[in-house]
Amino acid sequence: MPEGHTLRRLADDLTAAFAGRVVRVSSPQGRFEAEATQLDGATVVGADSAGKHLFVDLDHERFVHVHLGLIGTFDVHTDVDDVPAPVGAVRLRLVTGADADPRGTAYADLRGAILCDLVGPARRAEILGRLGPDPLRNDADPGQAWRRISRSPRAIGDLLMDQKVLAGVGNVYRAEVLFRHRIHPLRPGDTLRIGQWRAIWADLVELMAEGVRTNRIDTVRPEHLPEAMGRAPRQDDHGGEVYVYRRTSMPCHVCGSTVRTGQLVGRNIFWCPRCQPTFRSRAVQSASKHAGASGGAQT
DNA sequence: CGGACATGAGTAT
DNA sequence: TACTCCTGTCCGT
Repeated sequence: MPEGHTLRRLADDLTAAFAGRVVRVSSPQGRFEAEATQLDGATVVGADSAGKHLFVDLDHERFVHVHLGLIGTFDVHTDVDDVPAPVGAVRLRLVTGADADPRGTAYADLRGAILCDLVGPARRAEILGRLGPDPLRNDADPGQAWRRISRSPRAIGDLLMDQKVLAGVGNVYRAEVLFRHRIHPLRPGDTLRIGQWRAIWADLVELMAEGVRTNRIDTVRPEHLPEAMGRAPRQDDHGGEVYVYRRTSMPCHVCGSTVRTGQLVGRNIFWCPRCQPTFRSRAVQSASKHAGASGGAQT
């Protein structure tokens, strides 16, 4: 679940359900017990996200800083008839509804998060300060990311997932945006052209905003959708239609080549060898051009 | 039932 | 580069 769109959606949902309301705060699992006791009865101001970080804003400038990590979930239930007993390892539970608010009773359960801390404004600012621009935020400056990418010999696939370079992109958006722009994940950042970066950024802004709306990741262009191509819709786990993410050994929706996988800095990468040809140095490229080699497919 | 694995990231070596 | 943490799901025995 958790890439930047998940956290933004969560912040919006939490704000809609809890803003301006008094909350009962508890930690059924116990790990957040002391802080929960302290916060119980506070009024929620709202919630906000930056990259993959979430902040629940409570009165007196107190923030619950949440990072879901790889496996965390934060389920928000609104307008329920009753609040069920917590099941499993619920680290943080927020409950509201003991008031005359037309929004009714609501609760939210946090489980599996890698981080759940009570912090103040200084710590919050420090966390935000470490993050690169977030395509979901209007105040983001993509030029800041470009300055780092254009000077780095590291693979673009690595740079896109570095939260100091760019905040909010995870493994799915990385794989998909590189496919959509026909760029091999191992291509060095300092070989990209600024036009390519601008296109990637603009695409992420759109794709991730769509992800917030639908609460899932869909990256396949209309002409390559199952209905348009007469193929079966994606049946597995994660819902959204994608080009290469976790489609190892399956045929590329665009060219039919076999989707490949590999490892990059400990994470899985996926690409189409024909649509995203292996990067070659400018010298080699121009040499083969002069030699009359047909560009493109390199497998 | 055990183990591998997952849309993440900090810390140690 | 490896290990660590967090939880749920799926797969093989």
